[in-house]
Amino acid sequence: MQLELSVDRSSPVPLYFQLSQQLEAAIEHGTLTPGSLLGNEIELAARLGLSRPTVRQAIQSLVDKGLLVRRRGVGTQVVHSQVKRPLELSSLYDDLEAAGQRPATEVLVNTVVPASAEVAAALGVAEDSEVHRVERLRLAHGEPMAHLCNFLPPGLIDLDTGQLQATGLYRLMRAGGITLHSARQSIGARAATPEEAERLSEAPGAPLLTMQRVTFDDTGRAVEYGTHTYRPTRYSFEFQLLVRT
Amino acid sequence: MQLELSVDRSSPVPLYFQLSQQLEAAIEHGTLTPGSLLGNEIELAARLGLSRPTVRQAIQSLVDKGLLVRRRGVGTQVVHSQVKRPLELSSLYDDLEAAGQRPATEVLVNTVVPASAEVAAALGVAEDSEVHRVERLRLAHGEPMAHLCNFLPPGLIDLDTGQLQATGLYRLMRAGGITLHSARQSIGARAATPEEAERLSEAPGAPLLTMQRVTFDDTGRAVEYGTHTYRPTRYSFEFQLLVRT
DNA sequence: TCAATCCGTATGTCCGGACAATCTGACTAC
DNA sequence: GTAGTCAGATTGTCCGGACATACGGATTGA
Repeated sequence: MQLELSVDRSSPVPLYFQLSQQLEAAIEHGTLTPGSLLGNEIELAARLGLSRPTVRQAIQSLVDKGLLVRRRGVGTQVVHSQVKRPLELSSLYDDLEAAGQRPATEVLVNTVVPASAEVAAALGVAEDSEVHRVERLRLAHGEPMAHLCNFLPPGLIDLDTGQLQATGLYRLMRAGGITLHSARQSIGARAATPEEAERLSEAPGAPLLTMQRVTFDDTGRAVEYGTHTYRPTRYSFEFQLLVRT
Repeated sequence: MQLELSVDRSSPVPLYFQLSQQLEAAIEHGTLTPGSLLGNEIELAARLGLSRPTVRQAIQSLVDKGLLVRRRGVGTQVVHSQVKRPLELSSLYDDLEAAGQRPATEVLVNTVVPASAEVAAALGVAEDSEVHRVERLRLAHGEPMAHLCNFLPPGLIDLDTGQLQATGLYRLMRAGGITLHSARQSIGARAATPEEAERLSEAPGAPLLTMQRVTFDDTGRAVEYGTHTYRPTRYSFEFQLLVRT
C-alpha cells in the first residue's frame, strides 16, 4: 500500500512542514504502522516532486519529536511505542482542559508587592522592587486541586482578575506577545501546614505535591516565578521525556 | 573582538559538529556573552571556509538546545539566561554522583518473577511471563534516600548484583548496548505506609515523593518499568524544560 | 557448516546557489 | 510631529548534486 502524500506549492506553509504534518497524521492515525519503513528519501522526494533536503527536513523534525528513527543503511522507520507527546512546558489549566476536567479558577490575590529576596533572585529584579503577585485556587469539578502563587515582573502584561479566572496564566502571557521558551522546575513533596490544608480541603499533615518554577522567554528574561501546591490524590505530573542526543 | 573558530577537515568529526561544539564552549565559557549577536551566517561561513548549510546546521543544533535564538532580519543571538541544561532522561545514580553525594546502593532483591498485570502492561509482555525484578535502596552519605523497584524484560542484559551495587541501572543498560530513547514518567506524592517508612527511616504517614517510569529504547521497546519512592526531605526533581516549537 | 568478504542500499555530510519573508532603521509625505 | 514607505540586512526555504559511511544480506572461502 502506498501512502497518499501531496504538497501544495501555492500554500504559504513550508513544504517540509506540510510533509511532516502529513506523516505525523499518518502515524497518529495508524496508516503508518509502528516498525514500518518509510521508504528511502530519494524516491520519496521524487514521488512528491521535492528535493531530498526538503524531505530530510520533514523527516528530521519527526525524528526530533521521537516519532521516527533513522538507521543508516536500513531506512527510516516508525517508532514502536506507546509514545505520546514529549514533555512540554504546559500549563495546569490547559492540562486540565485537555483532560476534560472543566477547570475553574478562584483568584485569591491580585496585587503588587515589593519583591522578597527569594522572588527577586528568581526573577532577576532588585529586591523590594515592585512585582505582581497573583494567588489562585485551581478547581476541577468544583473540588480544589491546587494552590498557585505566582510572581511576575512589572510591565509585562496587565493582569486582569476577570481574565485570570477565565483562563490560565500562560495563555495570558502568550496572548500578551510573550514567547515562552524554557523553565526551571523543581518538584517535591511535604506535609501540609494547617493553612494549606484548609485551603485545599485536606487534613493537616497530609502529603502535598509541590512545584516551583521560573519561566523564561526567548530572550532569557525571567517572566514568571511560581510556587504551587497540589493535592496528590487529585493530581500528578505525567510526562514523556526524550533523550538528548 | 573576533571569536576564534576553526575546523579540521581531516577529522572524522563532522564539520557542523565541530563548529557547534566550539560555539557551545564559547557560550559556556562566557566568550560569547548573552545577548550578543553571532554575526551573519554567510559571513561566518566564508570566514571558516564552510558552506552556509553547514553553518546553519551547527547553529540549529544550538538553537534546539536552547542556547541561541534566531530572529529573521536581525540575526542570531545568545540567550540571556541562567539556562543550564534541559531535562535529560537521567539516572538517580548519575544525578547524585554529579552532585558529589557519593551514592551507594543496597540490592534488596534481584530475581525473576512472573509479570503481574501492571508490569506486563507497562513492559508490553504477556502476563505471568518471566521478568527480572530488582529492588534497591539508594543511599547518600549513608542515609537512605530512595527505594527503587524495577522490572526488566528477560534476555535484555544480565543483572549482576555486584554491578548493581557499584553503579546505576541506566549505566548498565547503556553498557549492554541498549540505546535509551524516551521514557514516560509520572511523579506524585502519598503518605508512607509502615513498611515504606521503616525502609526509608521515616515516620509512618510521612509524605513520600513517588515516581513511576517506563523507559523505551530507540526501537520503541519498553526496556524498564520502575516504581520509586523518595524521601522528599532528601530529594526533589529538578529540571529545565524547553518549549517545543 | 561456519566465518570472512563484498556489494547494494540507505542515510550522513557537505556544497553553492537562488529567492522569499521579515525585521530594523531611515527617509519621506502628510 | 506623526505615520507610512522604502531599502538594507539577515534568516527561512528550497533546489540539485556529490561523496562518505554504515548496515544487511549474499557470496565466497576455509
